[in-house]
Amino acid sequence: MLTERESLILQTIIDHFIDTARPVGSRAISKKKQINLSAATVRNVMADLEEKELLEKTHSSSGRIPSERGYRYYVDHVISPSIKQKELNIIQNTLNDNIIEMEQIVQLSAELLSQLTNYTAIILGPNVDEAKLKDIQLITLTSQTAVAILITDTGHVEHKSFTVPTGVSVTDLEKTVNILKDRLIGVPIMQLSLKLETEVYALMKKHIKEHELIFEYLQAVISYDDSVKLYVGGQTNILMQPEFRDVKKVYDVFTMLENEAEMIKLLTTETDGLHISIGNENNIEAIKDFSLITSTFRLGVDQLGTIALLGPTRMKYRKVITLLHALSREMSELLDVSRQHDLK
Amino acid sequence: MLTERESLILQTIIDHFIDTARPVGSRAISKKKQINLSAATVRNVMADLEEKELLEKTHSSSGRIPSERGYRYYVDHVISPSIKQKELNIIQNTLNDNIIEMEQIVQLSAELLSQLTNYTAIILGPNVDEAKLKDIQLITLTSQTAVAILITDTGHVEHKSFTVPTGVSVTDLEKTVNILKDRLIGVPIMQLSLKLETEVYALMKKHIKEHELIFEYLQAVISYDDSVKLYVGGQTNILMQPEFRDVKKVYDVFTMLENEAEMIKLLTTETDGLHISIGNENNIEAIKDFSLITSTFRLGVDQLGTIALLGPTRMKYRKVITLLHALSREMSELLDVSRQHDLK
DNA sequence: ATTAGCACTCTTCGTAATCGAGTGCTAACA
DNA sequence: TGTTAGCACTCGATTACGAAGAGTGCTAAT
Repeated sequence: MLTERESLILQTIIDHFIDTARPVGSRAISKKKQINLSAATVRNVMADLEEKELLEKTHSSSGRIPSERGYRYYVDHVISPSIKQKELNIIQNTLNDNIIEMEQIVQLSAELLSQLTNYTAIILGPNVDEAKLKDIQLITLTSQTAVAILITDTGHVEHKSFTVPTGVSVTDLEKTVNILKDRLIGVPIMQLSLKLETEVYALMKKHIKEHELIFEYLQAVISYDDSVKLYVGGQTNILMQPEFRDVKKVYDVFTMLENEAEMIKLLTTETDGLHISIGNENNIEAIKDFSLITSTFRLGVDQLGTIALLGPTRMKYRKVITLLHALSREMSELLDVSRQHDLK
Repeated sequence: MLTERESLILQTIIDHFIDTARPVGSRAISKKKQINLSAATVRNVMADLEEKELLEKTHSSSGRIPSERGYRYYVDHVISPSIKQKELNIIQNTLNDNIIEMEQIVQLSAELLSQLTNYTAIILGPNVDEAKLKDIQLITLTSQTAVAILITDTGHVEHKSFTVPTGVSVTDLEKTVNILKDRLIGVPIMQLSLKLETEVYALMKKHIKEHELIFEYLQAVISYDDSVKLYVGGQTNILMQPEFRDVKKVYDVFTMLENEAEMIKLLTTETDGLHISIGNENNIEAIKDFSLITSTFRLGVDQLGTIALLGPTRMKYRKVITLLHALSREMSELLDVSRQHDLK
């Protein structure tokens, strides 16, 4: 455990380092108004904090920088969240201004978040695997082309346009759609393919002439490509951080951000609430110099989305945490209210 | 005009520079097998080419690098396109493998292109302003929520989910949808808002009780947010180029790429075919060290999309040009075939 | 017309010297 | 006993300088 004074000095050092991104010397700390100690005394405390592995030196006679453990202590013990009314207003205005539309809210939030913080925002939409198919529509555009639309009970819409295979009649198509509506509505998205191959196929074989031809297309059409959606906002902000002047590091991070599969794995979580991982706590080489702060939001009763911020370990934790907190609550509320009435 | 020999040497220099990204010396050129001249002779030619402003020096005793005019000459006179069969196969396989779906094709193409070239691909989908509304669907999810779906005759699908205002009855909604279908189907997207405010509003006032309440929502629901869609693939590739080791430059470019409005302006074109702009020819500060190669593709009869590659002025023009050519033709074909049957 | 030769230019790289921010330690002080 | 002033020391950053090397332009010879 740290003494009052140690804690204060640790906090002051980290705050200062977060601002300047350079090693902090004893004199700079001693000059702060909240510190009434000489540089020499501060130096002694700093040495103690280094012994406790909360601070580090970049070389033997340099100032101190926070270690990962230092940040960890800082976020666990030192920070007291306090959201600025102004920012809360921005959030609420931006989100309420618009029609309620999940995709839009999520995308808007990502942009908003990255703008307010100057870090990179990542938002993972809720998994739709468990949503159930609500409706199927087939709309013919020309005699040769049509578009199929799938709607889930959570309001997700997926659509695919396709060429109608030659030799397939309109009545065949209509019959097919009827079978699909009859058999697939109410079925969870995840089980669509399975049902298609068994029940639907059997019925088609029985009632439809060109069933082979049509079925081939169906498999491609009746499928959700991505069961989750990923939004990234403000990647560019990474380039503004002085610690990432090295293009190599940036390259690694950007490559990771482009890799949807990995990002989804990284952000998918079962536990509710806010979570911070600092530097190597991420267990990912590419972001070993980053902190990732994640928070969850709810859509409806059991759909969980993740909203995250990626920035340097030297991050404005105080601001970021409160902001994430507020935003994820705001989002849950917005997305929930619009749907919960019917949950009776 | 250049002599045969000057042209050959210019080409050789540019090819070499494109490979190495460093100033080219006379000895290196003289050693190439297609050149049977001594270094001294090459030097004389180089001096001539410099006088014609096709080459530059980085300092008084350095090797030469191509000037923008040099590249311009190179692409205008020197290059003879020749697509590699292998690459053509990759393109065709990748694109034909899938179900025909405009958005998918476009996105896939952007990724493919950036992978094949290691530059940044940008694709601008066709403008849907002139497409006509084909159908409107309203699907209620719960008693409080619904999703509206708009489909154009070009196969674009737009959807918005929203909360049903309290006090609005189901019959009111149904009546509204009927009015919408009756009045809006067949109307060009661009004129939707206008029609809504005049004809539809008048009818609603007449027949529907809570018309004020509903109409407010309608305006938000019946609207296309983006009339064009922009896809960027392989931004990260910019980071691999040695000339962009400076983060500042990268920042400027990325910021530009994030600015959709500017990108759309940059890529929107009325003229068909392939276009190259080198360095400052772009008239954009952020990409004054880049070349932008654009090509168009057609979707249906008069919808024009743009497919572009952004890379350093030192670009593999030969490869890129042929690739773009092939891909845009391939895309046009794919997107066209699926729709043109009905154009009778 | 071409080329060998050479003086000259400018960058790059390594080494050394200097500067300064900051530390750790010791001794004095309250 | 906790705090502070003082000082020697460390190490990165900056500057200066010389040597090496790549490359040019020019001249004179072929």
